[in-house]
Amino acid sequence: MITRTRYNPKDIEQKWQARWEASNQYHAPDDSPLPKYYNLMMLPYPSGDLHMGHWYNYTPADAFGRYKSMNGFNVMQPIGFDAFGLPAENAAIKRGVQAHDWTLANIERMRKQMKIIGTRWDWEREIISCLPDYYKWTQWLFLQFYKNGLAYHTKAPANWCPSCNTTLANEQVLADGTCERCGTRVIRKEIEQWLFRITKYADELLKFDGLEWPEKTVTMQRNWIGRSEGAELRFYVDFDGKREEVPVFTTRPDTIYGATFFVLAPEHPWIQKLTTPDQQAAVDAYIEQASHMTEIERLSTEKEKSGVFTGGYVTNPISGEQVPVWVADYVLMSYGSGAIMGVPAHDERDFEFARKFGIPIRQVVLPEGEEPSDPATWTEAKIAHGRLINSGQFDGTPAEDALKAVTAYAEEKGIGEHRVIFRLRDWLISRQRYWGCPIPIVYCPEHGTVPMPEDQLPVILPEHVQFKSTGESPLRYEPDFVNTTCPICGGPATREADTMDTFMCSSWYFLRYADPKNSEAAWSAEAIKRWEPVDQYIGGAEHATMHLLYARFFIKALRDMGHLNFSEPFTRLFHQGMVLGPDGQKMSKSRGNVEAPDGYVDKYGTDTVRCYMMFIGPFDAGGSFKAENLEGVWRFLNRFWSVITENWDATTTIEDDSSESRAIERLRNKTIKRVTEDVSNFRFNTALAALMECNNVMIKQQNEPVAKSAAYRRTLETMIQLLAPMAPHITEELWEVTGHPESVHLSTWPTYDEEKTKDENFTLVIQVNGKVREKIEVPSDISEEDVRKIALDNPRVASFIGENTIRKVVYVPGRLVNIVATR
RNA sequence: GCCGGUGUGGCGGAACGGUAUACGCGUCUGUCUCAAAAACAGAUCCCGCAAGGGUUGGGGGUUCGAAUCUCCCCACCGGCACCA
Repeated sequence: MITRTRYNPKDIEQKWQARWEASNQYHAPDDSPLPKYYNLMMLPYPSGDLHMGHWYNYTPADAFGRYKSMNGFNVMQPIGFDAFGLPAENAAIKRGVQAHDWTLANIERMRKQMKIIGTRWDWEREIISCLPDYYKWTQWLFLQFYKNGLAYHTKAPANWCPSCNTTLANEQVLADGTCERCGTRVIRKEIEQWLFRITKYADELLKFDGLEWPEKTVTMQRNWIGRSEGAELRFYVDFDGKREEVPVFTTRPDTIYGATFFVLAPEHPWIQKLTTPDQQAAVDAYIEQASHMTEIERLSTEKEKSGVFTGGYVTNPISGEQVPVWVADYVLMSYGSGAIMGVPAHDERDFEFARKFGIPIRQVVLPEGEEPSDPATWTEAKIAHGRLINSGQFDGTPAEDALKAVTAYAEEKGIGEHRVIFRLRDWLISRQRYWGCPIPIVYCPEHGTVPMPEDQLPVILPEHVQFKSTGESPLRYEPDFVNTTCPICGGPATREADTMDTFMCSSWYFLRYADPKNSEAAWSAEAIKRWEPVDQYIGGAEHATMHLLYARFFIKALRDMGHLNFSEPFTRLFHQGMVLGPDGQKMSKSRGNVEAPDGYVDKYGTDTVRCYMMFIGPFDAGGSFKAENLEGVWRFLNRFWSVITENWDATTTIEDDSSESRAIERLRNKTIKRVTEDVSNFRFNTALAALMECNNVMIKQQNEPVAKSAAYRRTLETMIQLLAPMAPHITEELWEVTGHPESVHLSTWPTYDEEKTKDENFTLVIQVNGKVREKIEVPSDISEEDVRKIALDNPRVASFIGENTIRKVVYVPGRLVNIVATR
């Protein structure tokens, strides 16, 4: 017997965390003979305090890593900090501290808080993206992209946040046209900037073969990439006998004869060429107005089409017809060619536009089973495909051939071709910010844009700068940084003062974890071969179209450059849900429903908070944080503690074959099965429920003779192991107390015997016409004849059958029998 | 508008097409206590004295049998949003 003690989480947790750290138990060695398992969670931004969301992400993810480790894997579970970014800069401006100091102090604080979670992180592999030994390689990667033509510098309209004073990637502008970070209205601004040619990989990024990713995320990425198949067709104008072409992209080349107008985006370079003198003023006014329009205003007038006639005409290359050219802001310069053919009969938007401006509508497609009708009577465009009419030589072409026929004709005549385009735009990585990774580029009056030689990396970001109250990047006013010499000629030159989007840092950090201390290279081939790709990635769904897309792009590009030999970074992906406040609303300071974990850890200990996080509900569903529900988990852990400490007796070895003993052994096997299946599928809530049930039975039996059996003792032991991933400290203590010299986390996950999970008896449910009428305990190996006999002989059952004739008897072995009886 | 997801007691949530409501919270009753808390024991979907009947957002279908499959509708959540 063990001397009875009370469960005291504080002492236990401190004790074990110290021991784990001292023994470096969670370092994943590079030379282990065990198969590797790379269990990754998204690295945090060092905001300064760990909140419930962090706990909700890390706790189940850690339980999974521990489970894998107990199953014989060399689990690598690293952590680090995504340490560049705007909040540090804002804090610097607001509080007069340096972003560098603020960030490192936050990391220090967070690291302490993170250790309290009791997570099996391999701190030896920690990376901090804002330190030169990391960002040196981010810069090196930039140079590789540059050398391979995947990074380019250009002046182009960009999303500009006037409050953050920086450009934003498309992915960082919200649907309502505001800045993702500060909510300010984003405007468009022409600016010199660096872009990454992610569009080159658009097609490959659409493939998700072999990935176990949430269907939702795959769909979101597919939609974001937005592949469209169609044709480019070139309309033309003859200027003084000289023919010039204006291409359009269309997914419906079959409707070419229905093009009754032509539209240019307000930024289209052809507008001035086509505008007639009498329309000049109107066109100028329209363009002026469109350029001042913010995204929000465009959206608010979403339903109402606007536009202006240029007075000019272009010729339809297939029908030879001249069509009027309009300018309208529903055509986007950034998609396709910035020009469209308007086919009002068969496109909703064109229909609306033609209706508003009195442009003729001509039907050229006849959907299956319809007769031609007067478009003036229509209330909407006919989108459906069909047989072509009013289409000259194409008349009568059936729906299935129409697209190909027109495209083939255009190709033959040299006036167009089949084409695939994407909604995905190139990734804008320039940020007009200070606290980011410097772009290793120098501008020389003599040699232009010059990449820094690799052996001169890193380009060091100054740690102390003078902040501007405007929020403007102080970096461009740092003479020591900006003024430099040209790597080619040694003459005076200017350094690029923009820094990189922080998504650059997080697009490759999971590679660095494999070889975090390498000072010769970003990684070694051996390290990559050993650890990559990531087996399991766990993090928020908000990164579906940003981080997760950029990282995939990085890996594919680096593969093609010869730096890697795999194509997908994350084999399995899981998105945890969101923890909400007690009111079911998103936690926010303004709502006043923010719950910090610290107080609860103080009161109940880490293990209770961990288990509670997993017990709230399905891991991908999230849920409300309700403090009163912690009580239940707390009681469970206390009962767990006492049932083991009060009943543990290592000397009990009675292998009796009583039915009670067999029942306990069955419970043990069943529980192993349930917990194993649940944990491996991230169903921690039901795994804990299974353990609670098992615990409840053990408590019920503790004063019975069976508590002296070996089966009972074994079950106590098994329970400790099964709970270990979720509650690593209490189980470690109990494992020690029950006489095991080695850490429970280094023990081998218990296995079960399928035979021993089977009940000796079961409750036979007898239904009459699908309704439950009787329940009888019967032996599991009962024959069907016996079941039928029992069922039909049962007086209650008989009374429900009454005068009716038995039509059918359905027997589901081990469960129920259903007697179908009608008149 | 388009795409995806969800809808089960007072609450969080369980249920290979087969006993709906496991596990936990809360509530009620009891034990202990001068008392309270904690702990422990029991009860707890609805109607009905009972027999019985009803119940998984609403309506239909498939099936011996549907929370589960299928169709339509409603509500909520997430994503995209004039992408030609």
